[in-house]
Amino acid sequence: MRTANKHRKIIQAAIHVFAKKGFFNARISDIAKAAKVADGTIYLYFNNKYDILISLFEEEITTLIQSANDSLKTTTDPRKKLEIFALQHLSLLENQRELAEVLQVEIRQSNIFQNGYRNQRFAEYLDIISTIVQEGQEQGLFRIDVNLNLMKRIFFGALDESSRLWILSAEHDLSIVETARQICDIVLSGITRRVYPRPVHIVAGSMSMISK
Amino acid sequence: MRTANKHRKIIQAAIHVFAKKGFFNARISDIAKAAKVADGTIYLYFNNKYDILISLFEEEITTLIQSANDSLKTTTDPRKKLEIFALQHLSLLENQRELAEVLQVEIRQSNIFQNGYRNQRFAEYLDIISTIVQEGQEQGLFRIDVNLNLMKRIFFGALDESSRLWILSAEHDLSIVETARQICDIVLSGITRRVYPRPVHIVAGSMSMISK
Amino acid sequence: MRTANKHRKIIQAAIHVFAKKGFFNARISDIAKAAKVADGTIYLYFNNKYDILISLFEEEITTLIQSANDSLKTTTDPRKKLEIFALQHLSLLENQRELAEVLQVEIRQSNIFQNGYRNQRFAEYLDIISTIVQEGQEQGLFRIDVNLNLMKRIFFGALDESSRLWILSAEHDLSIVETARQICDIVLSGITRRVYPRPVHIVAGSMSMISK
Amino acid sequence: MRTANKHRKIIQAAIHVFAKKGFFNARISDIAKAAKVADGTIYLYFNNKYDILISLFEEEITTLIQSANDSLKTTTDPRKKLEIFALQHLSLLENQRELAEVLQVEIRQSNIFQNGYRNQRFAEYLDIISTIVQEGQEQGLFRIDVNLNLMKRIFFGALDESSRLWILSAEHDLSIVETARQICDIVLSGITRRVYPRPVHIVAGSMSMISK
DNA sequence: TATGAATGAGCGTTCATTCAT
DNA sequence: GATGAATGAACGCTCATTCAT
Repeated sequence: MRTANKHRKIIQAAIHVFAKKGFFNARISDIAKAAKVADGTIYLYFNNKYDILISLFEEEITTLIQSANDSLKTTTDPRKKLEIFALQHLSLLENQRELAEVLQVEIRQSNIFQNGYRNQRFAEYLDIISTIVQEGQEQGLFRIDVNLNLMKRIFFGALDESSRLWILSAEHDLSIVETARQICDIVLSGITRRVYPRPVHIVAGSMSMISK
Repeated sequence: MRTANKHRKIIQAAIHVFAKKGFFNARISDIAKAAKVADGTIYLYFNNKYDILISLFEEEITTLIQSANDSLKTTTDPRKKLEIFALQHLSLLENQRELAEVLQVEIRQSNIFQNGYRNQRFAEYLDIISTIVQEGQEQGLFRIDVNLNLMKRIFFGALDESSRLWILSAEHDLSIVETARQICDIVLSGITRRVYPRPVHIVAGSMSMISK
Repeated sequence: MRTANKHRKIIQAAIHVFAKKGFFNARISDIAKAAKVADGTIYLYFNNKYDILISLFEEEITTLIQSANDSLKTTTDPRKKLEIFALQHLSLLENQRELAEVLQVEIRQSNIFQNGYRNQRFAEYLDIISTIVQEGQEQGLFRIDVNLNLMKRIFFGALDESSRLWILSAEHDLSIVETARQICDIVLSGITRRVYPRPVHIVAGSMSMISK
Repeated sequence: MRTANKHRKIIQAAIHVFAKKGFFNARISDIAKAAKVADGTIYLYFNNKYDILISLFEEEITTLIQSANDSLKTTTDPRKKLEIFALQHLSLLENQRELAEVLQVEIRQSNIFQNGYRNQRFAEYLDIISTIVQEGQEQGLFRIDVNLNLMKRIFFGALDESSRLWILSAEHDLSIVETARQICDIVLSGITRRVYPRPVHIVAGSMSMISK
């Protein structure tokens, strides 16, 4: 058929152009040229420029959600799951760098919200984290005094901001795997130095600073 | 004096307008109107629209850095310092909501980097975190197997993403203070449930929050 | 046959669409959809959009001319003929409302002339009027001091502008028949040759025939 | 002042361009160039292209109404008034040819109505005619069995269509004055109240149609 | 300094027309 | 012949920036 995967080609081109120039600086003709398509053709597949951004987001994040859910089936250990999730999230930086940049920077601009678009898919993505944490709580592995909504933000924020570091650094002193590992390590066990090596029986100390 | 006032008025107006419409959707005339100044007057104080954004960022973040450094002088405890930093950062949401939105969303767009601007001030702001963590390490309070560059990103990312949650939520189930406390708690001690209660003689008070 | 049918279908669709949206606001795809034909198919029967308008006009006005000429054969009285012509012209409003609108509004735009099209058929249509008037003059019924070219315009203009009234009015206080009658009444009274000089001294009374 | 009469200049330029190319074929840049103004300047004075057309119409027709009302004050004879009106209307062809063309062709396209614009000013202009006729009726000069709404259309239609003849003809066998005179002659003869019944022996048959 | 009218480059979008199937 | 996906020139409109006052 003629249509082939024009829709896909345009999305891919848009990822490329948005990553390079940003949504507002990107011109439709840039995307058209990158997709090897006429300007007008884009409007056969999308309503307007903004619709490209939304569609791009919806489709890619849906893929990520699916992919994450698949990977998470390989284990029942919530701690392991968090690591898998972190690793997959950061791996996007290596495998689909431009998509990672677009998702991180463009999609989460206020503009995407300002235009009345409710970011349902992104919420679903974040909920993968809270679901894992909840499982950990139910299995008695995680503290239950942590707000789940906050927790997913903390974990995702750590991943996201670390991505930014990775993107901005020309050479990376930490690999994706090591970055994921450290993030999980910290979130799971914190950065406070234990006085005694953690035994089977954990004994922590000096929480004074976080109490009033 | 007149000059300084007008410069300030324009920055304030820009914060208001950028927060409401976003940088790209904001018009110079919007800012001029909000600043009660003629369009042309803006160009007596700024080179171009983009320069307003940069100046806004430079000045506001400088204030934040100064303010943070001042507050941090009140203690030498790195754990306390992290808490102070977190609290100040999140407090922006209540005290200068629009500035918080602009800094979070607009400033960190890739565009600001794409245009060749090196975000030195933001790096300084993040370095406050790593400096604190380093102090903690030197004092033997924090683990030393944590990459400082990564650590500052993790902490900032957690704060930043939590801010987003706060901004997007109409009603807040967690206060600024409680949010800051939980973030610090997690980063400092992790979310893993301890098998045995931590030694009471260390910090009794803090246990209430993490035990059942 | 198939061909002729499709040509006709497209013309009919064009009448419908042009009447509704106007020539310039009408899209080829609108016409194609109304004709239940593919966009490209239209170009098998017409050279371009403008050609549809011209063809539409040529064909419809030819039909009108033919139809008028047929009807006019039923009498030799020029006064009766004018009445027949007027009635047929206005009847279009009831029988083919959309065609009437297109002919009135679109066809007579200057654009149709600006594009170099010489409106021969329309001239023929108008000439039916002048021919009738000429006959009336030759039969000694009509004044001969009236310019024929002007006369046909006056009569047609009266009909045409009355059509506009009829089209714009939601409810019609005058029927088609009554409208035609009044127009003919006025124009005929105006051009009818008087046997006797008109009375210089106006005296009221004896208006039985023209008053209610 | 800087603004000067830019509004006026643009209207004048629009009259020129619309007359030459038609509304739809006219480009904003054409008008801007003709007005010796930048494209964007037009949007300081008008909301959009269509608004230029409407404004043009409103202003010009208002002037015509004013001008007509002024001229009509010079006499109380309704017959004379009709002549004055006709003469002024047709004189536009000589004095402001392009305006005449625009008013005739562009303004009265259905599009101007289709867009929800109610042509109040044009109605006022037409009402000048019906007011005159009504005066004639009240003075016993004109027949009273003529629908006023129809009458104004007949008279205006005759003028309007005659204008078209005049515009289309390269050389004019009838002057403006003579055209106005003949139109008035015919219409006046048609609507003038007769003192004596018309001679029956001339054309009895024709009366059936105009008498009850 | 301050103004705000004027500028004009730039771009999103439309749609008549083409042409491979 | 018929289709309708694809094309790309064209244009209305915006808005950052300038500059005469």
